Amino acid sequence: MSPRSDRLPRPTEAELAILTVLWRLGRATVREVHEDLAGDSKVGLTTVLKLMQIMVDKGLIERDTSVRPQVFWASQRQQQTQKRMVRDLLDRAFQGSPGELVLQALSLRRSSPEELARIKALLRELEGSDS
Amino acid sequence: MSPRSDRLPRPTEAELAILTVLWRLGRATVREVHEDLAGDSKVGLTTVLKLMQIMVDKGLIERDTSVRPQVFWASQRQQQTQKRMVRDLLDRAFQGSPGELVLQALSLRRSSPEELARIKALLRELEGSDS
DNA sequence: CACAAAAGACGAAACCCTTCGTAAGGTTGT
DNA sequence: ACAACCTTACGAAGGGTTTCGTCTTTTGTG
Repeated sequence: MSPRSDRLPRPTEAELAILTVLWRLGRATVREVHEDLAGDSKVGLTTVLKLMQIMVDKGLIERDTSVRPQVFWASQRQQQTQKRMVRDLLDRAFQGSPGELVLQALSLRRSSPEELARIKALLRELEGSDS
Repeated sequence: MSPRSDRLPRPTEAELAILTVLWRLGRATVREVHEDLAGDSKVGLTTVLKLMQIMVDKGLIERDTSVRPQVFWASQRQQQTQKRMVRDLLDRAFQGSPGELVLQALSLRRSSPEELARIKALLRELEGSDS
């Protein structure tokens, strides 16, 4: 019965857009996802539905078919999916060494002071645990 | 004649593998790229050639057809392409805020002390220039 | 209950990526 | 010059993603 959170596939671009909406809304119907998405794109309602049906098959999202309209939600937390995508990028484009990626990310856009503080804390932790 | 660094498309997975070889070798023939790639994959020589022909069309690489065999090289530096890919991931999966991406990357794999030092230096710079 | 409106399932088209087979063109050694 | 080999171009198959139209099922209302 458990939808097997083994190894979910990496979401495609359109799938990621839907997941982002679901992470924000928590639980939502197809119509709600479509309306939330409508600002950015002009995809039809049945397109979103079809995508979400595929995503259910892939295990990316889950749904409750006992209510109508059906309610969907992401099967993994945003952080989990983000971690997976960072790892993929790391392996494919940075040969596994995170340093350059971090530098690119930091210099690309301004981080909030809170984020900078968290990063510094993590750096201290990484150095402290070293050897 | 102008080098036209306009807006190169994001390289696909197979294309990125070829680019990685070219960044390491500098200039290379199809055969050299194929042999360098052979350790990882078992794609045929003509497959690599076809990919590289497509990449020339897309502007990802360039070639000198006056020599035989033809010589290819990447049209952008690795750092440029990496920056583009980080920005794409940032926009698509992190809603543009780099903090979480940095945290994920740092905690995913151990960075070398040199990299950590560079990151800390950049952090100090970012904080210093703040307001 | 009957009918209209909403929701859902599904097939198929259009597009891109990756792969390779095949054929044409070029080079080299004898 | 000729044969054998290397290089290059190209078409097309196979697979995945995204899109939508259409048909069926369910729900709500007089």
